[in-house]
Amino acid sequence: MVDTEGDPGAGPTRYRARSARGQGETLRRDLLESALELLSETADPDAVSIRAVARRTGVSATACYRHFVDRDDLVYCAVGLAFADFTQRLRSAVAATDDPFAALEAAGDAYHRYALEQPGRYRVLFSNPMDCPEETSATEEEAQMGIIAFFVLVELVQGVIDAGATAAADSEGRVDAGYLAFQLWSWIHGIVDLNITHTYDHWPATEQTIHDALRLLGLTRAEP
Amino acid sequence: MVDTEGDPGAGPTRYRARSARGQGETLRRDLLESALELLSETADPDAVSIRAVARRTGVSATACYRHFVDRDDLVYCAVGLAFADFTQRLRSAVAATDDPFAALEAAGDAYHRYALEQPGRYRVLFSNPMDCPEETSATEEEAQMGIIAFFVLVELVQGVIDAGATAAADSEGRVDAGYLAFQLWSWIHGIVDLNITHTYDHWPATEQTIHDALRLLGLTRAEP
DNA sequence: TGTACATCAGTGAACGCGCGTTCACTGATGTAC
DNA sequence: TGTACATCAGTGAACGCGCGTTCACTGATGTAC
Repeated sequence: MVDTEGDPGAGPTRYRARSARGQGETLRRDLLESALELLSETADPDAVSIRAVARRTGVSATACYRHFVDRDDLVYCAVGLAFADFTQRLRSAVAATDDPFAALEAAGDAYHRYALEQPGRYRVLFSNPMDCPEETSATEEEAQMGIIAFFVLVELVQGVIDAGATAAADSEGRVDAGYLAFQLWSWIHGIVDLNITHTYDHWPATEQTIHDALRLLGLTRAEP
Repeated sequence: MVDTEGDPGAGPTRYRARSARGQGETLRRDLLESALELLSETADPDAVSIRAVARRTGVSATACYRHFVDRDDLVYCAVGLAFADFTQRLRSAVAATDDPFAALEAAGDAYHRYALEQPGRYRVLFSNPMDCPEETSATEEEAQMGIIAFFVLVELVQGVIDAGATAAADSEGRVDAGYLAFQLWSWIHGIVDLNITHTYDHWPATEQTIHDALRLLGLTRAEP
């Protein structure tokens, strides 16, 4: 029987050779990859079924239970993988420069490019986050990825403050990196989330809105 | 049989008397009300089934087809109702004052209170918006609610600019109400969305973050 | 070198579930004559 | 005033679907003797 794309009840969309003895873990990786594809398409963890993942991988649904405790675990691990990939991208963007201002700018840039290039994945990470299942094969670190990424942002903000940025004070006159990082994250998240969910021809360019966000928060290099 | 809360396969959660002849429309209202409750609980239009709505209303699933073309139509109309309610709240908040600065502040206040008091509904409106079904019994106006609410915001922003606000310029030096409205909406949406989706003990208070957003965008009354 | 056996990497059928939708129907109530 | 009939507001059973999960199994491959 031929692969009937578009008929979800039909056979597998890939045919997968059985792993050699001792190579069982490669199926785990393949399943996570398929799950990531489905997450990108649906943008919703609830919409990814274990059967669909297995189908796409070219394997029976039963096979998933060799590597994951249940459906929630499989999907949760896939989300964790997406998070690791996202964090990695941000780290690379930041690592490319020594200048704190350029680093923060690069992080903002990498953030919005990831969101707009892979909207489904972005939404799964930040807009439709999945609760941690009671039983999971994910590591503690994978489960904490979100808050870790936030602390990286706090450090970047602290970096530009230390480098002499005239950062915006809160309404009580304090300049606080944590507070500024939350405000910056909120703003950028809002911008990309609205762009993804509400298509509208007249939204301003994302690059500009994010640059202005940094500027109005006083996190760009002060101009003379 | 008694109402077995928590067993979704069981009987209705309400018992509903048959409407009198000519009063068929009351079922439509009742169904939409149940759908709204379910939307509030799930925060996800995809998760609301026609059978669950019927069950909660105390009616057979078949009865829904008297008033809606299909499941999507029912849920879409319920979302439209939530939007109308939201817009109404904002309008009341704004109508309470003549001062443009106070009006904008009141709108921001009503916005975040709605979002945090009814997070499920908020997410259905702004974070998980539903595509318009091909066939629907919703009116054109109901379908356009989102963009209408945005134009109201643009007017409010224009109001404070006209009243002499030292509004923030974009990176090309222009002061534009549409641009500022988008930035303000993005920011506030980001703040409330992160608060809803990422529970974390150390987020700053929403009132303060939103007030600062207005202040940094130059949309509050300039202080001497 | 041969062979029995354990292990590994899966498969296929079956279960009960809730779902959206269709179909033929029922019983109360208003209305025409 | 009585009665036949149309209409209205629903019901209940049935359909096929995809789902998560369990169960007993299969067939290839490495290993102990």
